[in-house]
Amino acid sequence: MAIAQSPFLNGVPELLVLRLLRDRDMYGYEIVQAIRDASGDVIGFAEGVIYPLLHGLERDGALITRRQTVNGRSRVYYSVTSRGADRLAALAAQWHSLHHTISDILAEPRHA
Amino acid sequence: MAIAQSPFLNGVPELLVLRLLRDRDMYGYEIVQAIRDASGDVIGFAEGVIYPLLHGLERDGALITRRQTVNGRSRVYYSVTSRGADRLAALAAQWHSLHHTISDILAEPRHA
DNA sequence: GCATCATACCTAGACAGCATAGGTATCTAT
DNA sequence: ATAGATACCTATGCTGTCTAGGTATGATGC
Repeated sequence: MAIAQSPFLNGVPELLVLRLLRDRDMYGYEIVQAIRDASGDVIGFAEGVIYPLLHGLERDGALITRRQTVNGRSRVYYSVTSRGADRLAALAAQWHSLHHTISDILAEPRHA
Repeated sequence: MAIAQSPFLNGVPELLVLRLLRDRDMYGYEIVQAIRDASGDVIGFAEGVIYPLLHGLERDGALITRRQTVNGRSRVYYSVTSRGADRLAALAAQWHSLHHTISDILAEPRHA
């Protein structure tokens, strides 16, 4: 039961999708569950979030697709392109920078 | 020159405002700059973000205001209520949880 | 045989929240 | 006198998530 209507999630779907796909090609439905699994049910994005995101990333050239039928079911596998890898690197760097900054402010016993 | 149009900022204005106000009362214009300063210019929310947020937090009972005129200029100082303190604690906990989860996924060399 | 659930894809519309771009007024410095 | 910093404010746009649907196949249970 992942957090619903949570703040702090802006941009996170894209970051996680790119990160998971960097390890191996996956299809949409699989990604939805992989995010739940990898996050220990802390984060859970519905299909209505993931599918449009995948389409957008494909349109932008960050992902490419390959269709494959398994057990009579058609799957759409996504692979990260070099452009997608760049995007992931940029997003991850930004994430770390922001996290570091925010955690500092939260922790700070106020210097001055 | 803070990051512009950045992802990952959802909910962050509220978190930072509550955190800064916990240390001492501040007025809106001061908060805008305090966020820039405290973040070393990494994060910068315009007044159009902060003022409506302050009004909403006051409406929700998380903040209370006090008017004060300094050098002929009227300032509106904000203080955190106990309700606001609870809210800050909840947001901070959620932030840490999400950060921890996401950083794990980003770092993970993929277990299985 | 039939209903139900998991699989696998998709879209439309609502909603929230940050970004931009204004606007007013006072004080200070050039 | 003009410009810039101070100090407040609102309206509109935009992006992105959330909800809630919809289609279709395969497997499971009765």
